[in-house]
Amino acid sequence: MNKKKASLKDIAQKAGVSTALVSYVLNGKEKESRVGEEIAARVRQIAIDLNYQPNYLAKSLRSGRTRTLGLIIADISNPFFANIARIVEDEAKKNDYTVIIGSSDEDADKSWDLINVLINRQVDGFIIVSSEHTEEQIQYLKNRNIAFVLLDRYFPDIDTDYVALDNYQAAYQAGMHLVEGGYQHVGFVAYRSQLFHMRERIRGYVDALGGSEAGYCAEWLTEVEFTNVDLEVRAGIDLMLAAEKPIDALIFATYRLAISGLKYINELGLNVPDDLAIVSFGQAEAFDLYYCPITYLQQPMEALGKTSVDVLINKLKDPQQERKQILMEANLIARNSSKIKVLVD
Amino acid sequence: MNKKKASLKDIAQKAGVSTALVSYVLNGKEKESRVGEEIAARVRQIAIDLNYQPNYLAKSLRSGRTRTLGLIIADISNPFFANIARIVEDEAKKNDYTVIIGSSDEDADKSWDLINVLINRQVDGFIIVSSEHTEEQIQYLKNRNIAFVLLDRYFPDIDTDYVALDNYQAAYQAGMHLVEGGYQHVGFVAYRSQLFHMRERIRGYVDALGGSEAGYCAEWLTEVEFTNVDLEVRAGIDLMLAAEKPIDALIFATYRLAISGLKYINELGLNVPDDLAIVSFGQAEAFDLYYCPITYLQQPMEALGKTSVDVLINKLKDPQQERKQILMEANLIARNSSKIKVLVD
DNA sequence: AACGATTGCTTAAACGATTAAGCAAGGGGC
DNA sequence: GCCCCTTGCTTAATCGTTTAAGCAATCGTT
Repeated sequence: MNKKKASLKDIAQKAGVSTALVSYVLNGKEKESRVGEEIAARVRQIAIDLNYQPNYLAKSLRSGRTRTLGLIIADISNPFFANIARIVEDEAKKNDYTVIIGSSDEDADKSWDLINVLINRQVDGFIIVSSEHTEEQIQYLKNRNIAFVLLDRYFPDIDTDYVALDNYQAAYQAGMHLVEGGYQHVGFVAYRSQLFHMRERIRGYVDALGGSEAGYCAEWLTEVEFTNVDLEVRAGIDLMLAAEKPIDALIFATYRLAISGLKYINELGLNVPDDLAIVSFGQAEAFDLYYCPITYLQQPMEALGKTSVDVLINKLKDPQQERKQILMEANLIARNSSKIKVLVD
Repeated sequence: MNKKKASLKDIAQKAGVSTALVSYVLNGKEKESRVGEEIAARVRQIAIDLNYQPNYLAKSLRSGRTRTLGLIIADISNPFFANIARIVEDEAKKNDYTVIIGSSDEDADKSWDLINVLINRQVDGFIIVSSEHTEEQIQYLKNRNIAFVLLDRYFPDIDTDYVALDNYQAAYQAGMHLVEGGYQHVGFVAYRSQLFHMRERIRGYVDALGGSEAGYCAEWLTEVEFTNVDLEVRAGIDLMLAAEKPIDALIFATYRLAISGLKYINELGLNVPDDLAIVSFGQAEAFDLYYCPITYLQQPMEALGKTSVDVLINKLKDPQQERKQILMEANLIARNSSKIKVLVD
């Protein structure tokens, strides 16, 4: 009981050979290194007997590679990120990589901390869901030649690998779906953020309404702070309902916003979709459970997660890889919350 | 651009001293090691200039400690575990530890794999939410003298540290709440599992109904497989509704079961709580959003997560620590889904 | 003036692996 | 019999740190 871990040295001693030979055998380099068959067999057996497990620290120190990836997300307790994390974990494991996850809380400082901690832990590369104002960090990684791929969000002005959603088309699709369903006054709740994916969602929504000249009205757009979601969502919904042309439909730009908004809509006693139709980005059990199932933009989570890992690992294998900039399409799942409007004449 | 990382050696060379001295200075051991003030200042400045970041691999290899904890949970994409993971991550970071999370899918083999991978990665200790049939793994960790603490679930027959819920009292409380609310035929949906926490929940429920002699009826208990939740939950609910004494209230033993069950209850067109009152373990946004807010047993997530980290870290500091076996109480949050039954005479 | 104590630094081993280079013995060809 | 090639192994450096031990030089005491 309580045996210390066996090292190469222990095996070497027991077999009466050098550690080098043991290393060759256990790494399957017996052929190249001309190790005798008998001694190789003996070494292998002793390794099994001693339950030898290589020390990754030593391996990594020597090789300069840890087979570890850093995954930086906003918050692991958010279902969207938790799902992504799970997919990334699984895909990484398939390739013999381990993942270390860090939550940035959409905070640039925390994100810096995480990046530094993970660099010190010698991760081989990063998968990053960028927060606002982290352009500098991305540039730093580029300059230091550290491998990374941006996931779900990217900066159009910085040339990087990324795997993300085509947010413009997704939002456009959501808007058109409501417009075609007969809704005239479609609101949109977004985060107040300069992040490109958020701007794209807003742009897609505005374009779907035909722009300012046609159907879009500035009062219908609410932008809320990350740090004060519940209160600002309430205020925004109040405003949009009290607008000159009150909204009859509402799109939420993220899952969190939708949860917050739907709670308030329940409180107000509004009926979905008769009083207010709803479409949301993201998917979640909560949407299925709602009395009126929520129409949502299904994101290709599996593909996003897997692809980001694959892109990163390929880059680690061959740093000269050409840039991979991948956009995926969201899939609108239409349900009762946005059913075709019955016109009351 | 693309500077290689600076090592102690680089600093030493630039300062014209030995690496040992640099190490002393940067670790604040100048006093004990009698390093001159001037040279210390110079070394520190050079470290800053070169943006020196210590290599954790080397540190860890030398010290035998990685300041990394392994967290094994069933599934990071399950909100309960995602929440726990976030709390553990934060508490670990406060203590300068990094966490590596692994999902076992309630599968003993995957759990073994994770434990081995993490041991090879030299984690200092484990926080484990045990799956069924993993007693052997726990015993293995004990025998190898590897630090760990069980979280949320534990084995009464194995003497270990643990931090968990008092599941008996929680389930008893849920049962009594419904009984006192006038519900006579209370059903219970649990996992078919020998895991102690699940048996305790069932025991608490049965006792609340007064046991078999009094109010409890065996037809009201449904146990479903981890691997086939949706189908078996449906079948179970069908049976409980078709029983000789059909249920008028239902307790779900976990969040996942509740989500699955509520979907079906919606499909059946049953009204909560008039046709069927509901109480569930766990908390989730979905419960708030339901047309009739769901009564739930609020688990002290924050305390569970933090305490488990603290117990583990204390054990790492002083392996002779006495056993910590901590049970916490759940808090029943009563809402409309279990409101006092209006008797129809 | 001689001795021990203190100060300020260096040397070198160690953690556990990988791997280029080297060495000795045996075999084959001429 | 000599040379070279192959076979089968070892030696030793290396990755970046920590830390016990050692070594000069200076200081204070008597």
